[in-house]
Amino acid sequence: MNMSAARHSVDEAAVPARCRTCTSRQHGFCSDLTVGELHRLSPHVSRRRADAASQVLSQGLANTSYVHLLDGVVKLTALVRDGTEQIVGLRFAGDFLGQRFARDVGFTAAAATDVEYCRVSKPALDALADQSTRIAHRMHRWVATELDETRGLMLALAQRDARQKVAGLLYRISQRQSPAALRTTLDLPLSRSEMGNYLGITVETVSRQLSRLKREGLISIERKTLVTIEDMGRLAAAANISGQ
Amino acid sequence: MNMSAARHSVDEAAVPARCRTCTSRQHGFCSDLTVGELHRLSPHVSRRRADAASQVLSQGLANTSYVHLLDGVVKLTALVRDGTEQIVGLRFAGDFLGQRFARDVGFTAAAATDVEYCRVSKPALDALADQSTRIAHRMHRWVATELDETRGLMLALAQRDARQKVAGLLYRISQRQSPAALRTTLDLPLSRSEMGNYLGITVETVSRQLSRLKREGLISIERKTLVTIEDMGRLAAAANISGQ
DNA sequence: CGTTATTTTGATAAGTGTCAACTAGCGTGG
DNA sequence: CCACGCTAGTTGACACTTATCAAAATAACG
Repeated sequence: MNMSAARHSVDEAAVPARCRTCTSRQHGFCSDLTVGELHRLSPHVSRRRADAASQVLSQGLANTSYVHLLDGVVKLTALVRDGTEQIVGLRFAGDFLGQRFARDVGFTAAAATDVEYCRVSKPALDALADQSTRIAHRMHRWVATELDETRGLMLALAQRDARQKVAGLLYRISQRQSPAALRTTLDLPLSRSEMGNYLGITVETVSRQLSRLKREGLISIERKTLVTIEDMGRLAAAANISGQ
Repeated sequence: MNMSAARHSVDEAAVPARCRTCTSRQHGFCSDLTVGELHRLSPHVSRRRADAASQVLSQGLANTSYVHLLDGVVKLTALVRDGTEQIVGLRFAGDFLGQRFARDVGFTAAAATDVEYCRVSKPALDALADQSTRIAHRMHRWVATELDETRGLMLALAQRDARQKVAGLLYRISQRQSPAALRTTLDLPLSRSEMGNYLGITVETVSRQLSRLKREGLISIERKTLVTIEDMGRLAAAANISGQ
């Protein structure tokens, strides 16, 4: 048996079968777990698929699980006090969802595409975190990262005009789906009205800005939801994302 | 010795002198510490005052301390990539500032009024957190709370018009400074241009909306920065904050 | 192939930004 | 002490952006 290249320990054979071929074992949340931890958590993890539009987490229900998204896109929505539903974020493959200290789930996570994910029992992972500062740190850091992102997004929404908002959203989605590409095609996980909801502008304005970006050659659009970024550089410029 | 009820029991005499009269010992961060922990942390804490406009934390410097704000208001600003300075938040008495996992400080905290605070050595508190899940949880929870607030603010900024933004800012400041009041006078910790910066609108628009709120009798203004909320209910309505 | 929902486009109204003038407050130096 | 200039704030006129209302075009679907 040749395990010499393994960056994990000699026990690699002990990795649960379903994890062995999972890319998240190499890059995602699970890459931060030792084989022992993985094994211990394994009975409390179930791998699942869900069709587009089904709910992965539901606001208001008891907060009993974390979700590790393996494939697809999930949109987070919150029912705000005045009764309207607000889109508060998007999550992609590799992202981890869940709130450590909330009694009830604070937002709904709805599959925007067909998705695959691992459902992790919250008590089980919490117990692990209380025994391993490394895991506790990791979970703490997720929140910190999320806070940074949300802060950035907040500034974006407060300061930018409609064009920058729309361009910025396309840019962010494309960065998550194929980071390095200069030109890429993506299937938008949001309808026009959802985009408007998310960005705080109307459907009509979203549509007009998309048409404008198309007219200017930064993107092209087939079948409404299928968008090709023709010029990533100019798109980033339109989004007013200077560095990065 | 009974440690479970120990928070305010027999050992209370061992509480460091300067903490004994501090309101935060009862309500703030320190109320979550046992007497032993408080004692252990004490040599790594220094109580300080700072004049308005001085910096309490400086973006880019090494991240070596937490700050527990005891009195006054602090404004958080971030230097964004394009060189502009953005106000990203306000912090009030009782709030805790600091980032657990950042190597450098991510934002500048500038005193908006004269302030009093305790500077806590980061290594010392981090060490304590790694030994006590209770403290680690507490620190984790701060970030989670901050994330919730930021998310709410993000929606506010994305969806609300200028009037709602300005009314909402006044409302939030008044809630932090005197929660239960129906009518209260507050000294704005921000200039008009800072308010505009924070809310993503121009100085002129801020000024116009303030004038309008004054004309409509929701507030009155003396000496520019001294604002009296005349009708908290209508102000909340103008901010479009239905419940709460 | 018609029916329905979504998206796009157009015309107009409302809101905000921009530019400019004016006012109030305040410290400085004559 | 007053005049002066400086800064922050307010107000007005106008331009530009976005929302709103309405209608047409396109896609989705039985």
